Amino acid sequence: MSAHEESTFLEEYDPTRYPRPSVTVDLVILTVRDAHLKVLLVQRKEHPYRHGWALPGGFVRVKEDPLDQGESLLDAAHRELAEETGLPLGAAFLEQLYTFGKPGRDPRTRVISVAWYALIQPELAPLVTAGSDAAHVAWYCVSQMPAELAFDHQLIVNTAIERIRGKIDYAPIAFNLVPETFTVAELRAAYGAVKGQPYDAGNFRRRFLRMLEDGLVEQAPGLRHVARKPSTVYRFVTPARVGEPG
Amino acid sequence: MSAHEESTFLEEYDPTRYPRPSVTVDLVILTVRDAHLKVLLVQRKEHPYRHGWALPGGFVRVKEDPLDQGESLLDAAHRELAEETGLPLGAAFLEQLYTFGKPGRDPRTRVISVAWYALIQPELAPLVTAGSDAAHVAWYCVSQMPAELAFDHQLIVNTAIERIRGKIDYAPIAFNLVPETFTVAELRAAYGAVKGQPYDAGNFRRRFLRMLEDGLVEQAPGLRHVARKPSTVYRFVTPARVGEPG
DNA sequence: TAAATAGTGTCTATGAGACATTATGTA
DNA sequence: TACATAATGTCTCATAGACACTATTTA
Repeated sequence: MSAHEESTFLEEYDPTRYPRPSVTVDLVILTVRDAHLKVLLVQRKEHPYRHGWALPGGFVRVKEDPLDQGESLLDAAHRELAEETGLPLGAAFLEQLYTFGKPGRDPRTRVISVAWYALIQPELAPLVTAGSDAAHVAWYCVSQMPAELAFDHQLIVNTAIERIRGKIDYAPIAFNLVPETFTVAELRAAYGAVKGQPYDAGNFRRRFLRMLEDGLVEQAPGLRHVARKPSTVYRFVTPARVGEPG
Repeated sequence: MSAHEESTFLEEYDPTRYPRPSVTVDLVILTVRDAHLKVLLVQRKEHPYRHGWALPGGFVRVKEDPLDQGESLLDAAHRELAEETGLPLGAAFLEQLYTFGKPGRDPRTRVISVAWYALIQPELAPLVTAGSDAAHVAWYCVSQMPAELAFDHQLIVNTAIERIRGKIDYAPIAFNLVPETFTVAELRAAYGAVKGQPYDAGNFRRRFLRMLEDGLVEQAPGLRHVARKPSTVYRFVTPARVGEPG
């Protein structure tokens, strides 16, 4: 049987007769506090990796009914995000990251995980723990995480950090890591937290002024009084993008 | 039952008791010929979308045995690539694109597709058809594809094109779209094919000289005699990267 | 020798990085 | 008034884009 005949052969058969993997969504939920990038971890209550720290996540809800095949991957990610954080649906920037499916990554059965990352505004971050009192959840500095995360979750976190570090320079994702209204210094701190090193104040302001000219941000009423001299506050104009290709 | 209790509840149960989706890999196999970006499509022989054009792909091979859970997603993509093109394993640049899982995208059952894109050197592209004589396969210009592709494959193709258009400016992926040794003009044509518009010859050469200085490319022996004046040929130094995060 | 492409050079605009300087409101 | 931070300005360097120009080999 040639290679091609074999692939055709597979298609002719009812796929339900072949073993299927479990599919989960795992979430790398990030925020910025005190100029540090933090990730939300949950402590597992069951084996495997009992008491170990892991990313929040869960199974994608699938149905056999051809007319209702269950929830989409994006819906599953949104649902898990709401369930694990207690935050309302759509409160965060959410984007698909990568799909991890190495055999053996879950010792129980074959599990393929569609990983997503979410960016949470620092105002909302403190509310997270309250929403899920039953389990241990905690914000960890990405540079001070537990030595070993469950499954391949350390790899997933690293992949997420790599992604946003690359993306922050050309996409307006940092606005999901500052309050609704923010100062230039606050936005600069968010950029620095993501990059892992501070930005020059002067150069960053120049870059910010271009955003102003481009209509990406606008001045907001009032002033922020944290330093000796109060600073202008701004807000993001374009709504946070949440979605999938197409 | 709170939202969080529910997600814990799910984890406590044997996941095999819940419906699982089928998982496939779909491939956007691209090459450049005559300064045009081409995608490999296969004509389906079975319903649904019988006789319709689709991306090559197939089911990920999963096993129940905890000690052998089947092939990885990357392996599945490599295997499908070899099966559908007849090319040897590892002959192409292969990278994960995005995972598509909208309910209803396959009318038969819930199918989640991990999409990959592959870049094939133009030397190898003509060999592809020969390897799979049983089915119709064809290279289509991405701007002249059949009006309707099967499933959501048009969306997948568009996502792939968008990805490489963005990536070609900062990652050395174009070397997978030219022959082993190439002229500056050939590389420029590959860039132009991906971008959908030609690059300025002078500016591109300057950019190319930086690649030379950086040691990314080196001169190769011989000359290419296609024009009146023969041109220097070069080759890529760093081997093509094929892999996954971690 | 003419044609066609290889290859070089120039001018300008833009943005990043490093760093100095001024301005301002509050303790 | 002193101080800390806001806000502005300056210099240099790297790169992109547009485009003019020269060089070389073969038909």
